[in-house]
Amino acid sequence: MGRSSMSEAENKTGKGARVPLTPDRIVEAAFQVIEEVGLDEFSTRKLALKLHCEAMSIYHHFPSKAHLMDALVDSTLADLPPVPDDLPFPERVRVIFVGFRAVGLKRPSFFQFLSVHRLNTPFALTVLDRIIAEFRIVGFDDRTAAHLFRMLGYYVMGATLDETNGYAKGGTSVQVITEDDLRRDYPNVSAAGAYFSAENWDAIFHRGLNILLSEIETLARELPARKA
Amino acid sequence: MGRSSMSEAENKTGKGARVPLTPDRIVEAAFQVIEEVGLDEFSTRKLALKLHCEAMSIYHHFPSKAHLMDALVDSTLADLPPVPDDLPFPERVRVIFVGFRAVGLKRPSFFQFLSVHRLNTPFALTVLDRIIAEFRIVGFDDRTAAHLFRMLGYYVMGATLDETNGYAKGGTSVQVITEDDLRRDYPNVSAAGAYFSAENWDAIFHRGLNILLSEIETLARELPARKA
DNA sequence: ATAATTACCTTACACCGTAAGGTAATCCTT
DNA sequence: AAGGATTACCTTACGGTGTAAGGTAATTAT
Repeated sequence: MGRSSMSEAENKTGKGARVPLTPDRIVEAAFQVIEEVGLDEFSTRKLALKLHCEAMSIYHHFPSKAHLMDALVDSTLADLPPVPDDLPFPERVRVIFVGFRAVGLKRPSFFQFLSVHRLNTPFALTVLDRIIAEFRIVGFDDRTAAHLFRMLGYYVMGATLDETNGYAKGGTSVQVITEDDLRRDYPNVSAAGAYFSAENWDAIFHRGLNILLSEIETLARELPARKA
Repeated sequence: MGRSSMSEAENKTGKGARVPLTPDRIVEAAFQVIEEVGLDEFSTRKLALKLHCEAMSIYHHFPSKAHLMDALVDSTLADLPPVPDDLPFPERVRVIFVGFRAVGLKRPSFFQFLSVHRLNTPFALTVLDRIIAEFRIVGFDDRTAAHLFRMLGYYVMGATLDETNGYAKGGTSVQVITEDDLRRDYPNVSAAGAYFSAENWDAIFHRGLNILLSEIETLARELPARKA
């Protein structure tokens, strides 16, 4: 009973034309596997399984798993939506960070990787450069631009991380608490907990973002006028 | 030439009285190893090496590595400084979150674990319960308490994570950019980058925290008066 | 002193990332 | 079309991981 699978591409001896491995195919499959099994359980062997190839074949296209993970970071950042040209200042920054949260939520398990890694790749730096440019172009000095950029980054990164932690596979403590225990032993968590569910996330996120952005807008208005 | 080490405790056949393994000793050693080798390289065998015992001996005190990690989370949260009784409302919350950042920065590599795990342990819930209580006790309704708590949490978690990522072992991309490349290809990152170093972190962190806390203070003042 | 219990160790297994080198498919040249 | 070169993929193997199963040594209880 030789293995026969009429679905999907199949390398090795199986019939069906060998679908060539490419960096893009590998990256896409990696995202799938990560979201299916969680970041901790993601391995080159499971990725190979998804790709119907051997683990070491991946190494012809990426010199190491770390290089692959870097490519996933870049691919994630490439998903960021463009900023409309005619959008004015504080809103430009808003759509960038709202977009960042959106791409993060699309891949909760992978975001756990992204959040603990410095965005050091050339492409990531290009993205960061554009964001920081938004602050400098409206007249903020370097120091203030740095502060405001990081401030917003903190908030959005923290928010997205917290939200993705709720969705990502794994990452929960070993002993879990029942609803009854919660009500009895942690009344405040229980009371507020009604507003911790996913349908409240948008409201919470935008509430904080609004606070930070309106402060930034106020600061921008105090800036010496810029030539048009 | 039998191994002889006059330092430290030594189990197994080495002379020197066998220092008994305890959960506390294991936890403390785990923190040390994690900060020495980084979260990814942390293993039960390296932990055993530090404790002069065998890996499996740890399993007598913790049923799994996951249980140990939970204990590390609890131990970290237990380090949070207490809130002085006489401190008024918005400042109470400030010291809690400032304290959270402080304990995070003390163990950068471990914080990478904490940040992607839900604080679900009984002790962690106790801590969270106390924080949320601060909002409810001054009169915020459950929904607002939930919002403000999470908002602040997002910011502080994101800030601490970003700062610890700068210190923690590992977590950088594979190909690193030189200073010259940075100046040429990423002028905005380069300009703002002067204000990204560690000595600027406090200023940035408190700037954002102040913005959020003063908004919260404003909201608190609009609350119907509470009986003393 | 002996039995029971606790604490720790040994061995082994399935899985991980990946170095080294082999084989098969493709392309390039004639 | 044939032969050679190059690329793409696979096989094997190594040292690492968490931990199940069961042994041994130390401590405590009787």
